Amino acid sequence: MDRQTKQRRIETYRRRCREGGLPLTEQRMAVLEAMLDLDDHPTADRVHDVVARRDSRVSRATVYRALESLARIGVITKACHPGKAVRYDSRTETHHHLVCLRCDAIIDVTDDRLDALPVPDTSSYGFVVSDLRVQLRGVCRRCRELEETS
Amino acid sequence: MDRQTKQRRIETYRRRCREGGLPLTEQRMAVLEAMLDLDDHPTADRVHDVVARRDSRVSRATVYRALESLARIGVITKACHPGKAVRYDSRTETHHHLVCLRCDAIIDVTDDRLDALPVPDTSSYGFVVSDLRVQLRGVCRRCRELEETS
DNA sequence: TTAAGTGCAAAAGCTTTGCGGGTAG
DNA sequence: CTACCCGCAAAGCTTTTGCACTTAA
Repeated sequence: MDRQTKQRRIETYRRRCREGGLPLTEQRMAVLEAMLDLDDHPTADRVHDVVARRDSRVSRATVYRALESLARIGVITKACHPGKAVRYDSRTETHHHLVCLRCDAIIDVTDDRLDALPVPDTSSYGFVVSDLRVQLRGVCRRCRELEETS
Repeated sequence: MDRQTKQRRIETYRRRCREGGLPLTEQRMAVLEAMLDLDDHPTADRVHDVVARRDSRVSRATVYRALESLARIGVITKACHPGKAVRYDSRTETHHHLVCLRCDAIIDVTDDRLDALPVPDTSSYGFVVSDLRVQLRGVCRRCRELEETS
């Protein structure tokens, strides 16, 4: 992510915190920065690795709590995936994912036709939809190559 | 799921096992039956609860292993979701999900327009898509009602 | 000042694995 | 017979929590 975009995202975060009356701490800022630097839908643990490399005093619990609160105020999102550890996504606008069913990799993909998809009426379920996302499930390049050589 | 459909699914399973050279054990059969009876995308632990209620000798490890092998041969699938425990889906044909971002509930939804969506070309990613699924993320009826009363 | 966040360590929840024994084919 | 599966228990990984202390506003 380029420097300017990153700066803008951080400003958004500051503003949301002021609005919500949340103290803006160094640790949460570090977690947000790590998320913006990582563009591969990391687990909480991987975010902790990155944060701890820059400041080894930040605890794992703080990273878990920070990611949860960032997601709650909508500065980051949780990604849908078939695996066992929660995956966070620094992008909040609508976009779509390639999901590898072998290695659980998540790859961003944009497609005008997918973006133009109308949200179906789900009122009969009593369900209020906030966002529509398409998942293209399959096998990524690396996993296919690994299978070929075996 | 009606009796006839269930019987058909079990036959499919027997056939796939014969084809793949996998022994067909009582325990795996019990896990498959539990999945077919549960229609709410359960976690492995919930499947174990159901299986154990019918035969308390079936261990948790066996249920985890059985679900994994059923998914590997394609008799069930893993569902994409934002939570922390793996969720299994007894449906294997393409369908779509409402995903509650509050309680992680997953609700099946079918929509002709969504089903008709063409799979975008992902060859530039080296990614081979096996299936396209739409997730409508939002808040389910129960969670909205809970929020209103609080 | 004070409400909220933090670090630590322990607990809790989810999943895998090693191993001796069992079973389908 | 033989490869694969099972139950058990232990280990491993992921996430949450209680508590005393710190900090942003």
